[in-house]
Amino acid sequence: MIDLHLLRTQPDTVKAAIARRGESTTALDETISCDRQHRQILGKINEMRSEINRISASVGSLHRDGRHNETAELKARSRELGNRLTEITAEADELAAQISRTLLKIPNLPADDCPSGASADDNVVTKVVGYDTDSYTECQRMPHWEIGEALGILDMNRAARMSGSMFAMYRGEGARLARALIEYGLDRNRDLYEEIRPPTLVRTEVMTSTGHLPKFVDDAYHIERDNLWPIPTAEVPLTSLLSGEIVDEADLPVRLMAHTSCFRREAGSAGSKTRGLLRVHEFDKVELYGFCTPAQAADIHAEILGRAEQAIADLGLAYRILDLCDADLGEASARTFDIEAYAPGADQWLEVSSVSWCRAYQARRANIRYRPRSTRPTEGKRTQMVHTLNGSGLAVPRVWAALVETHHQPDGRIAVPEALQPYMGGATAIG
RNA sequence: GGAGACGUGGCCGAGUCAGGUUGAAGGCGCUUCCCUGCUAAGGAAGUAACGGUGGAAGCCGUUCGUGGGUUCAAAUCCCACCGUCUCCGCCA
Repeated sequence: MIDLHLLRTQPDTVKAAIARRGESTTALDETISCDRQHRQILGKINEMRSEINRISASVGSLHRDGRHNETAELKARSRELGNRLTEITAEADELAAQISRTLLKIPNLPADDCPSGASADDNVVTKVVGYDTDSYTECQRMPHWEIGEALGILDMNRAARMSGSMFAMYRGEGARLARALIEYGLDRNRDLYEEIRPPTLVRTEVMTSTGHLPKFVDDAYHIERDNLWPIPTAEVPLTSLLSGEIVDEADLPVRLMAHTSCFRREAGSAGSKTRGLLRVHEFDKVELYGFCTPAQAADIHAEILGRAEQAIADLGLAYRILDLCDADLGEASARTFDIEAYAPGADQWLEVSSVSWCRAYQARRANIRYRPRSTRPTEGKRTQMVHTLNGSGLAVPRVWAALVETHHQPDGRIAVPEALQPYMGGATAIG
């Protein structure tokens, strides 16, 4: 959620920022005028409440003094005020509801240094590592769904029989490889990040706090009977870990990591870009997460990106880093770097991590604040919203795919990268 | 799933079954100051969040799990929801 106060005081700045995303700003104008009316009414309500409180106190003291018969007139006056208050409060509530309805659908403001563009084509490639299109052998050009089937380590057909298309089933060493990747993803961040195993089914408010609801209902699964949502990413429950809390600045940054299943409906996406493991409804992922002060945010952002990048690099995969332009930014993000691994068999760059700085956008929705360390009693004692950052530390299916294709050997086996061998019981190859 | 109990400030804990200076006694913790030749002990004051207004001190409003209702007035009465605990049942 964007800062209503900022919208109020610097409407043009906010409108310009939203316009960068290619979104209409008419909702912002409506919100500004609703807010003006709302505050006006709030002032009136405030005065009336004050009046009623005063009258009630007098009635109370008259009763205490035994002057019961002198209260009738005061009560009548207060009752009349109360009736008017009910009407005017309904008006205010309607305005408040309208404001929050629109506010919940307004995306975050892009960071000033976020590149400008019109579409995903304008994302800026900031780094390419290990990619040489002519260097790939014939066996590396075999897509993972073929390798997987040949080796019996991936069974998309039976998965589809159970759950439909775009569901995966790993088998044997393939399943072990998936599990090894998770362990690998967690262990390498154990030094700084607390491991969390959150629930995978969450309430509506929890989905709302990250920005996944209400705007993107169609992308999420929903268990209606219990009104719970299977999480699309661990970012969702991790954000709510501190919801409603006020943390000491001394305790920031808070670094968390979690391995969970992730569920995405991926409505309307089928075709060549979704073959095999390229896009699935359910997958495992290790997420890295940070809560911090605004001053710490840049460092944490770089840290998460660096860790996600190194995890891919250490698997011997070719990859590139993209600085997402404003038009391609996720709803809640102010700045995002994507890591794409190259899958030579599918001949595609696969997004394997998206590292986002959400500023206070999610903190405002989840109401997560911190109390600044006060040097002088007069200054800086007010609570402020924390900043939140997230990024995939390791997303299994696409890394699995890129790895299997990249390390496919002429003899049909798959070489296990050295960094992963300890997690595969020392095995150097699969198949 | 059935039955019952409970939910108060950073924490503990009064107040709820007699609705009225109770934003909330008391304690702990924390902060500042004083005293004591340092660590112990003692004394004084302060110590929620959010919104509004003001240069500031302050003033006004809201919040006693959440949301509604009753009332001139609700932490206190009524309803719904959320959560916690106990017993029974079931279960990995």
